[in-house]
Amino acid sequence: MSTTHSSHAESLLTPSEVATLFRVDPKTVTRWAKSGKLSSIRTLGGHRRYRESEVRELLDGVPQPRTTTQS
Amino acid sequence: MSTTHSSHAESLLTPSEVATLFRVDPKTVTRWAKSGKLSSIRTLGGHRRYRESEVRELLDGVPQPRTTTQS
DNA sequence: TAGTAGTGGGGTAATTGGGGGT
DNA sequence: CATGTCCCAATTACCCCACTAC
Repeated sequence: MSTTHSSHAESLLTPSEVATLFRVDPKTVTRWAKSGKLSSIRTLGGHRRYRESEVRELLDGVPQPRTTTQS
Repeated sequence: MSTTHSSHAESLLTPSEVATLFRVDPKTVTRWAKSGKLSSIRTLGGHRRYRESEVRELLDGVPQPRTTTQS
């Protein structure tokens, strides 16, 4: 049952990881989240976690491929 | 590790399971339980188990309005 | 009974959040 | 308007060892 549900069993990235991928400061990633440009999930402590799939889409500019390489 | 007990409908998650979902360290989940941010059930040996339903609620929280397919 | 992995407890360094200024 | 940096407070991550779970 492939479910197109919300957030479950999904790979999450830390602010620093996202910042590294985009080559920006972690604070910048935080601003993106505040601005609503990037969706985020908060830990119970208030820290943010970002969806790897969403980040990769933004980096690649296209929806996440299935089998990578080749098409 | 997680063996599906066929009995009750209530499924419990181990600290590492919850930690994986939130992308945090298992110790962090323990702190959440100590702080009362997350209810926990103790095994007879003192280890904690967490309710999957509660974890899912916390993970979803209030789903952020997604931009859907709109530009 | 033994062995491996996970967990609890404590303590310390690194990361993050928030506001403010460049 | 967007990004990087400094401040401080809170949260989180990694270190140890002893005990539980399977």
